[in-house]
Amino acid sequence: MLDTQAVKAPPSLLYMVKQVELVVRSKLDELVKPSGITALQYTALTVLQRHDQLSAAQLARDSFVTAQSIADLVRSLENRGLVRRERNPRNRRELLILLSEAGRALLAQHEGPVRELEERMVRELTAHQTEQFRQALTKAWHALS
Amino acid sequence: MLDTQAVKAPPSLLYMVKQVELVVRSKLDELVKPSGITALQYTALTVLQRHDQLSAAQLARDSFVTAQSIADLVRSLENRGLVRRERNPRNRRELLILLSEAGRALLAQHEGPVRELEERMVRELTAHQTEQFRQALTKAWHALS
DNA sequence: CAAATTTCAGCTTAACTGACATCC
DNA sequence: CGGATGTCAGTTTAGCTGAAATTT
Repeated sequence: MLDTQAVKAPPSLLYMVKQVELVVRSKLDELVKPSGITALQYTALTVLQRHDQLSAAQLARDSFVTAQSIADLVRSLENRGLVRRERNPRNRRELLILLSEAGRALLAQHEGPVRELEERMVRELTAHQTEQFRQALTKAWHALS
Repeated sequence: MLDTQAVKAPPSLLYMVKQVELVVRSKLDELVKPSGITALQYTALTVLQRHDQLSAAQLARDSFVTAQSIADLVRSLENRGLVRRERNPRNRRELLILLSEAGRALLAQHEGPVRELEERMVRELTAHQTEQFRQALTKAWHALS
């Protein structure tokens, strides 16, 4: 029994990641709620902003959920007119998801506040430390994927 | 229109945090599934390991969920014999949650594999970078809470 | 035929809101 | 009495599995 009177261990990195994600999602939910969407739906829109013309199956893999689960989310976005879907001319079974004008407008509307949230998150970090933080997150993601 | 032909923006830090948390939870779920618990329940146990004698209300605030939600989780842990609850002698309305021997055993059983998962997450980082990563996460959490 | 994508149907579970009793 | 805490009841929603149709 080496650690009978050990000092309390610090929270694990795994736990810290979870805690940061929890508070981020909570703040993001508050931000986008007035637009009638959830943080989850908003995040899906930002993914489409970076990678347009994704299929639902690709989006599902990116989000660690099943294709059936993502289908509900996409249908909801489609019903709100934020995305539309088109057959991939090169592969008729695939439905590509595209941002609509309304979807782009919604993203533009939240761009400022979301950037402010991110700036708030790193306000105690220098520019260099923020860049190191980004790289650490990227490397962590790669190492586990 | 300054960015008519802008290069594709990198994923936001907010998004990176989410992605890392997603893959962490997925791997953690795999690890603890054989014990018949979820990553969520395991995480609650580790919180109790660091801060024993917490009330359900305190646990709920820590997890950004309502007291009603945490109650189900605690009851489930209690039914499995992983925690027990005792009246706070100094405050009869409070029920303190305590790890049982079975709960400690379960934590001990997963300690190694979970530490390996964490080491895998930071395997591309030096010890110094890992420490910086921890501090960045801590500061991010403080700045948003 | 095997694999990938989409969709339909039903289910489970994790969260929520609302209401209420108890206690400090 | 106001503010916490815990609990009961009911609801919603996000995710799942299973099965089928279509296409490559």
